[in-house]
Amino acid sequence: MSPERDGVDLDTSVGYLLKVASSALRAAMEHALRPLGMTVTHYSTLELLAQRPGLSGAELARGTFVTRQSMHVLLQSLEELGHVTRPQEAEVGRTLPATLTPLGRRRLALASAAVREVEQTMLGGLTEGDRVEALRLLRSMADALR
Amino acid sequence: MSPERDGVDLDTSVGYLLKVASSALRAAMEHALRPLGMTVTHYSTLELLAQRPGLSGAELARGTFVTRQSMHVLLQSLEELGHVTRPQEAEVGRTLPATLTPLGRRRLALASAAVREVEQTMLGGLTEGDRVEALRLLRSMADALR
DNA sequence: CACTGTATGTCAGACTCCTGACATGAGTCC
DNA sequence: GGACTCATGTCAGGAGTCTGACATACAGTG
Repeated sequence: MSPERDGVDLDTSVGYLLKVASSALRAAMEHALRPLGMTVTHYSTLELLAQRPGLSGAELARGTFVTRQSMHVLLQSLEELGHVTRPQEAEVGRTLPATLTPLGRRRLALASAAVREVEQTMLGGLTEGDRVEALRLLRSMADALR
Repeated sequence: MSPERDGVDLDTSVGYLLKVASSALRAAMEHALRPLGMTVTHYSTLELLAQRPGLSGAELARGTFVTRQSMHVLLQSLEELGHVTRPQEAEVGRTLPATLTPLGRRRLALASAAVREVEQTMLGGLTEGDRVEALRLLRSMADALR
């Protein structure tokens, strides 16, 4: 049954299951956001911007786990869509603080509801205690990797 | 402190922390595998193939969460590197079972050790009970999303 | 047997995201 | 004040992955 080789057993590897769960979540989010005409990357940026208004492109990039070059083009499309606005020039330094437009806020509200529903589905088999425990464990893992 | 808007609170969102932990793990794996000249995708394929020898390209694709088109080109490069072999033509149907070569097995052994070290680091702050609990919670989440 | 459905391997094009590079602005140390 | 370091925004090019499409092979159904 169990493999004799000195490798990683997929079924008992936290790392692999982390990948499995994360991939399943992303796929479910894509499926839920598609009818709204929004991608996961767009949603992630808008959500982060809603919680931390005025974030710069580089800061948004770090928060959504993409490079600042990718966030650069992402913000351009979000500005074209009228979801986000940025000042023409920086007041101090080079940082251009981004903020949600009213339209962006409305679109985000719809997307956020859809994503919340996905998350509820994901947590369906867990108790409230499990949920708290999951937060603790995931935080510990992320912190341990710096 | 806590945002008034009816959105998702990032710090208490299991979904967001799942993404955080997963991204941190992938970055750590990339960093650990780079000195060995191996990418995370290559490693994942080899590891899966070691546990389930004879898997077809389509099956490998599903197990590593890429499309079978991507796995197709991936297998081509792994064959060029001499890590993997596939028969010229299928015995039955169209499936071409892939297997590790001795070289592929040796390269995987090194990579597997490096990745195991990363996973140990990730689990550094957790007890053995925590580890078992993490497996249960992650499995539940993945299953709930189908 | 023919027909339908499903799964595979493969090719082509498009898209996303990344790596590399450059210029600019702010802070630090001498 | 000048040199160094760091962070940011931006542009160009490339590597990896995806979507779309096609041909083929098997299983099930009438």
